[in-house]
Amino acid sequence: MFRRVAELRYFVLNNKIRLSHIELIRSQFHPFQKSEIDTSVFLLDGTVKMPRPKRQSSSSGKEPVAKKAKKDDGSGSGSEPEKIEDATSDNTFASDAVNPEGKKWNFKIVSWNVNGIRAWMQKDGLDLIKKEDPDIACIQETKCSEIKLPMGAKPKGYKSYFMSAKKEGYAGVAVYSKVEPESVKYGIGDEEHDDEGRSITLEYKHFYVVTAYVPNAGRKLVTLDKRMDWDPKFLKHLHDLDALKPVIMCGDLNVAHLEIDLANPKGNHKNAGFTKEERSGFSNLLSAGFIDSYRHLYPDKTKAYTFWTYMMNARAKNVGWRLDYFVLSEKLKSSLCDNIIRSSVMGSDHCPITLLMRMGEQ
Amino acid sequence: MFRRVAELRYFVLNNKIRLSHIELIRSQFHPFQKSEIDTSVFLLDGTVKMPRPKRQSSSSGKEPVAKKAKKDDGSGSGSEPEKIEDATSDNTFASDAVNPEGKKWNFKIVSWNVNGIRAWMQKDGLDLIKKEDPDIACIQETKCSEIKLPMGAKPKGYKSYFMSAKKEGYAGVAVYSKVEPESVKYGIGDEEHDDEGRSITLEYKHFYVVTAYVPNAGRKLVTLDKRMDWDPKFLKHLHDLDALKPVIMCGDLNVAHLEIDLANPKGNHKNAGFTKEERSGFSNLLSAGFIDSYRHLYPDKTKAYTFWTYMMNARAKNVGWRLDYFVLSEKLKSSLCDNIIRSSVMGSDHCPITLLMRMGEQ
DNA sequence: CGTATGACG
DNA sequence: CGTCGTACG
Repeated sequence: MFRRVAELRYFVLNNKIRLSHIELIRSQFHPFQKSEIDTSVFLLDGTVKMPRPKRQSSSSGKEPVAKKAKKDDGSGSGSEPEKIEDATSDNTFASDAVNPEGKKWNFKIVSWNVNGIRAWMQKDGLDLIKKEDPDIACIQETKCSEIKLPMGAKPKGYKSYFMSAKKEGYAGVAVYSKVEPESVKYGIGDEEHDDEGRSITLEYKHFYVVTAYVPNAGRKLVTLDKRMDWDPKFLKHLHDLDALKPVIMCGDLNVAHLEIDLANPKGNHKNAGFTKEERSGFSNLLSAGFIDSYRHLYPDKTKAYTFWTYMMNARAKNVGWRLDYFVLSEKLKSSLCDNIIRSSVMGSDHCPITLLMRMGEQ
Repeated sequence: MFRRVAELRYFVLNNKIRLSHIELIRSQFHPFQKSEIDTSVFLLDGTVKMPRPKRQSSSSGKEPVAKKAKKDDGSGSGSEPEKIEDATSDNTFASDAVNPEGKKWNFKIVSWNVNGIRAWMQKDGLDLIKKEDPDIACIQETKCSEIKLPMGAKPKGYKSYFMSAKKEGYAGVAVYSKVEPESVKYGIGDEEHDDEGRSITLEYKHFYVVTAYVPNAGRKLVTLDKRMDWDPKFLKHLHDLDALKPVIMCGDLNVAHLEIDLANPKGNHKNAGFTKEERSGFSNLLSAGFIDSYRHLYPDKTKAYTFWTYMMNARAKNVGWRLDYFVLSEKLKSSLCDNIIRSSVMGSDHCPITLLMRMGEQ
């Protein structure tokens, strides 16, 4: 019925072929994503058949990559064997990071602005999170009401918590947690902001986890007012929590704090994400007893960004912004092991960030 | 700076790779389109570079296809020479059709519902028209205000006439004419319909050419009223013209006249395009002194369609409708040489149709 | 399924 | 540039 005419790995998005031969994929995608790419079959009617009989196989991550890639549906002619041996080991996300006392991390949390959970899942973003295997994963900009979530958006092994905006396809956050929290609070207690699905607070035995998608000040700063209304309210929310238990806050804070936190500070003082108002909002957070974990660990690290506009090939040129943060109660400083910016991980205009902590003994 | 990793012909649309190796292209595309397909270079940043230094070369059509395809930008490594010899000659559109008196055609007109002129031009639809080289080309559903027309939408060698709907991205027709008409009339003299950019009338020395994009009756026939309001008004327009000079009308009439004109007549009696109201509208046209040129020439021809829904792989299965017509004044019957349905020509959910006439001596 | 909008970023 | 929503077909 159909004839195999090409043996390619591919990835199409917005009218562009994003990758073709496995060599190219390797140069672009994170090792764990590479392992998920399938053999494509080009049908004579012009469509492409993706032989993915089972995508749910939550393999423990020990299967050689090349083996998977060699899979063949047997209906093609002229297929060639996979020639490239993939040397990827499955320890890509391994880390021996330790806290200031030298004890190894025992708790991992990931934060990622996914820019649309549905598009992101098509790009195997969630699989990547499964591979990273965090205790908690917080995602922002789901742009999806809970009813429209695709199959598999609530992965096994995690409790899932979604908060969507009233407006369809706008904002929205979610949290995946291996351990069921003692309580979950949606929003920050402000009706206007909470209608936009911007924050979830999870209470655990010894700490809180808060994720946030902070309002964007908008082109020409049309929504700077909304943003500046958010900042003190959110700070109060964190402050109130901090009085009870230490807080791990993460998410897309939609601000680059200092000049070091974006590629082009000079040109952006009047643009959303780098106005003095937004920057001082972040400074207020730090003055109130919190730390920017990445900058705490890497005070002088330059060119460390978590967001690149899709325009002007910004990511390839690393013209980016650090907009995604882990912000910790100061008393958690002694538990901090590492904060990793996974800038090579694709799937969104933001990359994920990972926090490694030594919990339980502070 | 970049490395050639694959030597492919390709075509991406709506997140699908539409073709890959030249073999596949051949099976899908019209010979003249095939000759326009370029060598693609996959860049390491994930984008695809299309080495098309000059697209405007209005070659006389004598250059061998394989030669063009062999073009190389010289910056890649591991590129392979073009292995496939393309036997396509450039007489694809040649015809020796004659009129009833045995005289060969001397006038060609093409009609095509392009389903969005911008998308269609990306698919090299206009180049195909240039290759067919008609005296007049009429296109429907441009879905584009004149200000937003892409570069090259007004090809050299033709006078261009556009009529857009007031509503952005909706309906709209255009005509390309080698010979400048004596007069051009936009619309049919009805304000409501004319606001939707549905018809242009061109007056030539010995005849009129009218193109039309007839209102679709809509899902669940929600706009059947509008459609049935159109039919008599349009017929009057044609009738008035016919009293002065013979008329060649063409376009998407949004009706399959008889059961033979669609693949599934039984299931569509209550659907837009095959209701008794719409069908009798067409019958009225024929009763008023006009002929359906295709059915006149091929009264028993089955499976001859000009439209296939994009859904359900209808085109591959030839589950289509004949919605596009040349309708001629009866006195032009003796000038009619042929009416060709170019069902293999891609670029829209409709295919183009071609009328060949022997003009000037009736 | 696919081409257009427009909002948002 | 890209992900949503919508209308239209």
